[in-house]
Amino acid sequence: MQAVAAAPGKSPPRRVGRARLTTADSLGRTGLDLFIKYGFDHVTVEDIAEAEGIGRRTFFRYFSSKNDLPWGDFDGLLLRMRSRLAQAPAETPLFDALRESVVDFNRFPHDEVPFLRQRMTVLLTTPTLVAHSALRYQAWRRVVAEFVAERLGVARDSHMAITLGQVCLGISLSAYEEWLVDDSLVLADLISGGFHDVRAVFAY
Amino acid sequence: MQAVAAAPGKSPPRRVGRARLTTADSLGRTGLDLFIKYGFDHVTVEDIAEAEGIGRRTFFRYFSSKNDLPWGDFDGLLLRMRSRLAQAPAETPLFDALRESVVDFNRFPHDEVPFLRQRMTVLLTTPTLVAHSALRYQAWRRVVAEFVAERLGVARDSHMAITLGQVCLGISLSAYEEWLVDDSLVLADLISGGFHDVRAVFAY
DNA sequence: ATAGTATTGGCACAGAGTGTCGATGAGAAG
DNA sequence: CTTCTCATCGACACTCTGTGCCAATACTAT
Repeated sequence: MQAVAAAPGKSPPRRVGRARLTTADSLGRTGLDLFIKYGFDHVTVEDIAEAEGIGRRTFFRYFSSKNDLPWGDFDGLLLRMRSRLAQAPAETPLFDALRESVVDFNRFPHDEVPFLRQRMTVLLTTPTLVAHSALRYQAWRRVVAEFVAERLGVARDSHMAITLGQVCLGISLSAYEEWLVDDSLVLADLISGGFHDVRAVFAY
Repeated sequence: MQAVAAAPGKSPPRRVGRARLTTADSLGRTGLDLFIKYGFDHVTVEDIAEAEGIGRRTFFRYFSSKNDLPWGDFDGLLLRMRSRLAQAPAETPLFDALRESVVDFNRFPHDEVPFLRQRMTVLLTTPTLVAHSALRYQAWRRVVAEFVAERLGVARDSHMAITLGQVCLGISLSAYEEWLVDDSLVLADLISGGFHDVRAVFAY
């Protein structure tokens, strides 16, 4: 199901105990395929477990809920975003630092784009997942807010920091929404354009 | 449980058939009280139904889900927002039209503020409801996007319209977040301040 | 082989949400 | 007053998610 060797730096293969039957990655792809094929609401956890050859109970040891499956390794995404923000030179204005970080965060290798498209289609068009994703977005916004807070020398829960976290997320989501309906658009351009659109309206 | 007479313009009292045992309004307050008292997750639908003196099955005829209860009459809120936007003079710049509309939308009579605070506390601090509310926010953003689209003469699903809907929502939510943690702050000031904060960063 | 250990999966349970259908009760018609 | 009509109610059974518990399994080290 997945021939990829364990990436270096990951947890080393267990030394003792029964070997795992699968991986979160493999299970995630199996589930996502089923969601795309039959629709999220028409696939039960039992269906996914059966397709992967594991028990229903075991499914919940890889993903804490059915809703969590499509996001995959979200903690990795958060690290990715943090690293993009950290790369911004201190002399770059905050607007540009945020814009460039968000744009870079959403750059993916060409061969991963079709998969990203599938994943985001499921995430943004399934009501259950639109709702659940709000919890994930909270964590992403916090990363942005912490960066803003540090840059401006204010508290990480200050109004300014929280607000800019919200705004960056909003710009990202609207870009994705647009991107999903038009194959020919480039995600990075849409995000950058969103930042400039907001500037155009807010600084009339 | 509620001595308020049916508001004019509402559906007239049924002419035939068995009379209703309660109203969505009364049931909503009963549920919200329980949520505040014991926490959303510790209250079952059966608890609410029993407190209201109805059957569990009947609860779902008043609210399509437990998650829907705390929002109450959301369609009314959407109408309220639409009307605020419609009041904006055509010559007002878009930034000010949005800012003033969002601010006005969130003005409430003094005596309703404590109740609003309770409601928003439950909605914004309960993970299940944070997630579910994303579905309600979609509709609110659409109202803003339609206004923007009309103002700018672009499609209602254009990138600009969608983005500004997202940004207005983000500013509102961050204002609420701030408002809930500090009793002394004024919601309207926080929202207006949020608009100006974004402007300050985006138009450096 | 045996001991130790991590993973697995079966079972039972709580709770949300839904379809079905008979019971209820209030106004309307006679 | 009696009967009819019909919206509302609630009981029952069912699916599905998510969780606690615990014994079976399978791998490594000694």
